[in-house]
Amino acid sequence: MPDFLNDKKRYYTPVEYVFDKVGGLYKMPILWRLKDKSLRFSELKRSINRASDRMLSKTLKELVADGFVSKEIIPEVPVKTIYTITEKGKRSIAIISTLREYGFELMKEDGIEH
Amino acid sequence: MPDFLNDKKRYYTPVEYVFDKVGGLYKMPILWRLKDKSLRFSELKRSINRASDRMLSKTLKELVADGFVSKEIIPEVPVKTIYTITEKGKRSIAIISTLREYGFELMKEDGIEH
DNA sequence: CGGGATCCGTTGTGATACTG
DNA sequence: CAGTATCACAACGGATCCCG
Repeated sequence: MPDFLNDKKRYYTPVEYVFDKVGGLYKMPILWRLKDKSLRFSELKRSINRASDRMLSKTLKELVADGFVSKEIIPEVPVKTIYTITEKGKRSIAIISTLREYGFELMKEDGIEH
Repeated sequence: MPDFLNDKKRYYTPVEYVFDKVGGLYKMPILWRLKDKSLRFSELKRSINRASDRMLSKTLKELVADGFVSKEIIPEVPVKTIYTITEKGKRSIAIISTLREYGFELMKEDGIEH
């Protein structure tokens, strides 16, 4: 008895839906970096250098498909791509910011330095 | 180059830390149900019936170990266990509430009925 | 009643090599 | 430069059975 379906996937809570759309290791880091400026693939790669090319590419593709990010291709040689946050993406920033604050709070509570 | 370490795990962002502590399919649903009343294992099980016994047990154990929930065992026959949210657990409720609201907003934006 | 033990499938992520 | 293809692996979650 699912709460609701979308794109053939089952979700039981709205939080589950959020995690599916902007969860995982790289989606929020990407959105966070795009929040006030557009970036190229290689710039994102340098900024989030722990992500492999494959994961960065895959994650960006999902963000574009879900409407959080738009992609512009400039057909020079070599090719340039520019990723820009959308209005929908901007509406996710508040949540990321809140999660970051809670994360710092939790880390302090747990005695973690950073 | 990790941002920080804890319990031999690597975290690169505070959000990652949050996801590790209260992420996954069942932690937030459990905390949400315990926010204003204590519940027994079987009550949680009935309420979150999509979770298997194993996952419910495993998840509760982690929440107890991380200090979000406390556990009381009443040694009758048969045994009773009572799970109660802690102060630390209560501080997570605001985040869950915010995520729920954003989830509903996102679902509406995506044209999902519920 | 409240789990633990075991086994297994799926998914997320990583490493490397390659290409238009 | 911006990816894709391929292979591999560990973590997460599910199913079933068992037990104090």
